[in-house]
Amino acid sequence: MSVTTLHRPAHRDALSLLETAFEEGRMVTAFGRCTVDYDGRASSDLGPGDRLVVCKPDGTVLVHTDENREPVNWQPPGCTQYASLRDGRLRIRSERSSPAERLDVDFRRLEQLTVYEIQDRSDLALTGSEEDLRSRILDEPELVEPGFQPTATERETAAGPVDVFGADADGRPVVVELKRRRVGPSAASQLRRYVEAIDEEFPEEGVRGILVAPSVTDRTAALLDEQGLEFVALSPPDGDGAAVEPDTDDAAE
Amino acid sequence: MSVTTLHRPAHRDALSLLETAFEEGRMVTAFGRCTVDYDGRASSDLGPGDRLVVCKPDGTVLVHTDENREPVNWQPPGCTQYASLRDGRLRIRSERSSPAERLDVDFRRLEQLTVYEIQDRSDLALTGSEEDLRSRILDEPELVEPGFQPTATERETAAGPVDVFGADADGRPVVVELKRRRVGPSAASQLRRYVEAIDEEFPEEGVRGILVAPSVTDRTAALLDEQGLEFVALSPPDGDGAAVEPDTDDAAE
DNA sequence: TACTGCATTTCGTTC
DNA sequence: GAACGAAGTGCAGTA
Repeated sequence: MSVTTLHRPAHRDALSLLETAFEEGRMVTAFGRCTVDYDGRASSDLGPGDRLVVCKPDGTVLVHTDENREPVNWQPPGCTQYASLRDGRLRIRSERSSPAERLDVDFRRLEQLTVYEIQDRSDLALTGSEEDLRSRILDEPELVEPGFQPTATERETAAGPVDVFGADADGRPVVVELKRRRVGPSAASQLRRYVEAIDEEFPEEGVRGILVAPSVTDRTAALLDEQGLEFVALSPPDGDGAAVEPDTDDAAE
Repeated sequence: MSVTTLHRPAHRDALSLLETAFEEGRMVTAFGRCTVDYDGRASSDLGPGDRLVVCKPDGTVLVHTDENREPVNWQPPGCTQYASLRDGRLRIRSERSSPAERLDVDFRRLEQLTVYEIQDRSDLALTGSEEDLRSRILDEPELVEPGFQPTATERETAAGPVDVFGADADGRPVVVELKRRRVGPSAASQLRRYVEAIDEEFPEEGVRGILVAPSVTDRTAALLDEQGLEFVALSPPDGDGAAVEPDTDDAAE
């Protein structure tokens, strides 16, 4: 792991370092007064301002201002970077085809240019996802309701794959739709479509639909009720933020 | 605009600079061998590795590896940052409440620490959005078809708000669904639901549904055709990437 | 490649 | 602050 930094470099020196860095696939950050021009799936122009530009070895480019989590401009992984001198300005260009997209960052003055050498990495272990919620239910089906027996996950239906499919204590088919966080009306529609699809497969068996999520919005609770669907308040394990207070009463009849 | 950089600083010196930077609301980048621990809406742990950490004055924190456009860990705007020494490691902590979230980045060794002073900025002008497409159609309704008269945007229906609503040359109600890019089957379903909803409002009037997008996939064109829906190839202004070739014939009967 | 659905989505607008 | 929907969404998984 090592770092090379140029402080207020002449464009000529910056260009030389950048070209080497892009060739060797190094991570780069550049900070200074620049304009940004983008053309591709959409188009944008950004006037002069101070921004931090990050170029990754995988072809990603990020242009960050002092606000927001999202870069104000970017290029996705897989792009190719070039450095050049244009009109007395240092240009970092990033291009890709399919779709054709081009990003130009023109520096009037470069305050700092840094090239990093990254050695190792370690994998991220994330918990609290929808998949964790599914595992939790497969481990303890009674969290959905006593006597619930899951028989399949991602079971295919005419309306798409159902998160968890099973049967209740009376042997009635049960469709379970999982959401890791508080849900709106779209989840109710989604569940309804699944129930209708399963209903055609098991006519006369009284297919039930249960939405499992930390909570639902008021309108969604009403929708579920109207459509004879049920709700069980449950959060993914460890993702405790949403688990603290299931803030709506359940809509199960 | 100025920059302060420490190269392989002692934790003690880094701590002092960080505390000042957080107090004064400066943008900060830190690079080095670190572990990351996050707990909030979800939870994650990231073992030792070399990462670039960006702290913004608005409370955003980004942890970037050498891959992907998305940070491997982050904290959204509005968080508060703290620096401390823990166990011989330099810790950058970011917290917020509502929802309660915490991010710890512990540096074993700090390769570089930089504090930026950002002076000015300029606004982004983006074109090629769905709203641009809507404006284009309201300006020139004949782009949809000769005689088309828009009467409302975001018109409410039982199935949700319709992008553009109007009437054709024969006075038949027309539902227009806009998409800024090439669309798949889901857009056809969406349009169908709108048409059905409007159809209940205007029975016997032969409501038409038109999908306006740069192009559609083959299967979607077939779906539209089956359901008596129509397609008009049109792109947002300037968003020329998708406009080059409307690559499917239109599905209008 | 196309399509689907999740995401610590983020971000804006509206209520 | 909650809710709703767009995004140059990104991203992983699957057919």
